[in-house]
Amino acid sequence: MAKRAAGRRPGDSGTREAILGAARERFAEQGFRETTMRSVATAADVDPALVHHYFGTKEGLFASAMAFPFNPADVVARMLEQGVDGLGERLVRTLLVTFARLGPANPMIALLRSAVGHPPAAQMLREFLTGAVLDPVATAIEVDRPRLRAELCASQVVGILVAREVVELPELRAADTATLVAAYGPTLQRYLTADL
Amino acid sequence: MAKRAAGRRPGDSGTREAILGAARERFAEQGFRETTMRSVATAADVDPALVHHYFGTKEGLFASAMAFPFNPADVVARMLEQGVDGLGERLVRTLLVTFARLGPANPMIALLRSAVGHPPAAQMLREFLTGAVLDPVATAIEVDRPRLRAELCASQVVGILVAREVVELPELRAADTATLVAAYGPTLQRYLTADL
DNA sequence: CGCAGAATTCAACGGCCAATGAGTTCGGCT
DNA sequence: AGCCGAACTCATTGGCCGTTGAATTCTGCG
Repeated sequence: MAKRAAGRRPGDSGTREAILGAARERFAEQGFRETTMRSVATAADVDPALVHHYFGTKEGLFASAMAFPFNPADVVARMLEQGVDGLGERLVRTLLVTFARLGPANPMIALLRSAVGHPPAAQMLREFLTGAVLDPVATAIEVDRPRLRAELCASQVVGILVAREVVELPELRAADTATLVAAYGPTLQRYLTADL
Repeated sequence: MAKRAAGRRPGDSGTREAILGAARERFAEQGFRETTMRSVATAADVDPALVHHYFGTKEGLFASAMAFPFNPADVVARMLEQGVDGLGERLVRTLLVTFARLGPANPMIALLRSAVGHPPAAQMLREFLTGAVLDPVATAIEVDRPRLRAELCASQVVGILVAREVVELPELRAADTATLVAAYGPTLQRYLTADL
């Protein structure tokens, strides 16, 4: 275990981003409370004190790590532009594609895992869901009880995530995108537009 | 804070059950890792060492606390006896009724919350789901891909729990049983018996 | 070149936790 | 009545964690 000398490194170290990436992965794997500053530091190959130097507190690190590499509201808006026909399918497909793109450093999973047993994270998740997804969807569909419909969709979407990532149900993990879209798309479409 | 004297209490104390009840509530509220032996002991109005006296380790306490006050396999079996017609509705209704009956000391919520960031609990949850619910359901419905269908149902059921208990979506929490059964019943029925 | 400040490490503090072991009081069996 | 074991508490230990402050080395600007 070669200890490194103290002091600044030469060149562009990109350490800050390395820490953020490591933090996102740890939070996504274990949630807020289980993730230790020390484990993030180790994963980023850095001293724990440096994490504090950059982000102040663990809460600060979490807040910084939860930023998406894209704007989720835009993604939702683009889906809504195409009208309400086939919206259910588009929602599922977008979700799955986005997940594949994010890989192991997935803020949504991190938020979801952290929300359990850490109320501030639960509130962040609720606010993200409400502001970026539920509100736009609820105003876009022109039917009765729009908010309840949006939350029904959210419950199925969250269920997909938890079933695959937390409970790790095998056939759901193994299923390909087409199968999942065919299964879940009509469910969401029904929640959005059918009679309840 | 009146310190109690050491030594055995007179009469039937029922302390063991008090500890188990307190543990179930704490685990259901905060999950395994966030729950401390000390908080359980405090909630049961008892010294922390007594919890160890009864259950050995925290894992032991958790295992004991996760026992249901009824046999879930029986409940599932009774639902399956009535055939596959309306099975989706019966599943949702049973789930909701069972939840209302269990109140704040709910092993399913405890298991779900603990599964995040504590792999042994995740495995317990997976084994419970598989053995007590998914396997019986998958063998009872006589269709193609029974296992995938069962897991699709599980994903929606888990989604209901997480959306209401963890994310706390307001309209889902406020909705009455009839509304939820009308919304979710057909979804589950479709997962179980319709073409995919 | 000189210097302010950023990047980085080290060592340490106080806090909380699970677990342990020894000691105290009581119930129940003989 | 006597005693063994169960119920119960107290004090302590060792470990991990978040956070802090000082020390060291490098960069970039004037």
